[in-house]
Amino acid sequence: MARSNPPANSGPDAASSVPGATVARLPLYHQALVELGRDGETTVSSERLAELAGVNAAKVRKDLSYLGSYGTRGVGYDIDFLTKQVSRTLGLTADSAVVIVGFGNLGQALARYSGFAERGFPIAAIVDIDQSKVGSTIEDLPVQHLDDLPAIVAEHGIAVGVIATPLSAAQNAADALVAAGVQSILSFAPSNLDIPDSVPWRKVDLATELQILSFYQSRGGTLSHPA
Amino acid sequence: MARSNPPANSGPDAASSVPGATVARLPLYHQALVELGRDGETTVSSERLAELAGVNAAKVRKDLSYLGSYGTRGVGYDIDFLTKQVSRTLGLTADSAVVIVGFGNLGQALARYSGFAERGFPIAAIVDIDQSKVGSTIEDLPVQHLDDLPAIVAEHGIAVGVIATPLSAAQNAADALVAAGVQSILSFAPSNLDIPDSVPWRKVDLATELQILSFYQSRGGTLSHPA
DNA sequence: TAGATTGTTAATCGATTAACAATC
DNA sequence: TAGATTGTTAATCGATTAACAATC
Repeated sequence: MARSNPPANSGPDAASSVPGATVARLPLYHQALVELGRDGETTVSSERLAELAGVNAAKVRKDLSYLGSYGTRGVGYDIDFLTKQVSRTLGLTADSAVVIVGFGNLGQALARYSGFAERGFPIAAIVDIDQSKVGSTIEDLPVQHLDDLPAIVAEHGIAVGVIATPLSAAQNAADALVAAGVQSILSFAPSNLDIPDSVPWRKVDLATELQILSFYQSRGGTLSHPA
Repeated sequence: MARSNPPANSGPDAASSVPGATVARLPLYHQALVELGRDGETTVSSERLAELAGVNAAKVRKDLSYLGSYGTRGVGYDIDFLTKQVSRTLGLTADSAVVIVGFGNLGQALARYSGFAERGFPIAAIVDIDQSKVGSTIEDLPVQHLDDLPAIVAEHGIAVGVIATPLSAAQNAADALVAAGVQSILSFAPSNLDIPDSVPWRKVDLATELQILSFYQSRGGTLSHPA
């Protein structure tokens, strides 16, 4: 654990193990740092960063310590430098193209949503299994057929697949994305998926979020912001 | 901790403390149970439920034990009965009306998305602060003004506010929702919000999900499905 | 009875936090 | 030097899991 100033491992970092809970918070810090940078700030303390991220200061320091020793005692963290380190740790060094699978309600909604592109995840393609939907366009993007996924992924260098199909089609979509060679998958279907260990994936279920809130709401709201 | 068979507390349950990690998984079990019910199954083992939810069987039994002693040794869990218990614990006994704040890209997307209503959270109203947007309709719903929120919430008995504004307007939206009397808040803005402890809230940031995936992707994908 | 499966225990593991020495 | 703030330690807390007695 001995770590001197910046000697050997200031480069791509002594990678390996960042705890899962820390990884999940790095995007929070990243977001706060970007905002501070926009505001013209140059340094930030763990105290301030914690306030912006909605966590406690000890946690911020502990989390950041997994990336390296990038603060200055008595001063704080250099915002530009730390932003770069967090970006690098998260692998956000370049944009990652996204393909949306499923041109139903949710797929169309996501296609119109500009939030992905704004944060470095441009939507490069949309596919559906339904021939009657293929050929229509949305936001200048043509809807293509699921069968063409391997070619589409290769052509655009697509890294991420987003599953926006009905529940019944989600596993098939996952299989197609894996076969086409995407490197990770985000699913909006409320079911578990069978995906090889080599492809990290996550699930976002909007109704689940509301159901969790429902629990805390029904208990008089003693606990705020249950993470 | 002593809990005998079903004597005193089989009713609204010895409420109090269900661990946060368990609460976050109850919607997973709920979803799996609903699907099993649709398939005509009548009982399920912790093993099978675990498989469907993507967790391990010991965790399922431990989680369910916080709700009460609702299984039968040697047999498993009655699906109908357990579904009701999980619903009751989550406070899903009746539909909860939702208001969407922000009629931009994301707000319109959510308004078109039917997934909320299908899971018991019908969208009852949409508001925006921009007068030029007020009066348009989407999916038969009129866009109303943010200033009318208190009346709208009261009239429709709205329980949940969904923040779909730009980052810069999110805190103002939160303040308005709290003042209007919603009971919980789901925010899509990638920032921390200052909300009283009496109103539970959660944040869903789609780009954050992709950034977390980016980390695991860049590490060779050793870890699958990082929760 | 034999087989199956729960509910609970206890060990382990990982995450959180306060505190403080190091050091700018 | 005095004040501020990091990086790390160590204690605590909560979550996970295997194992198994209880019991259908």
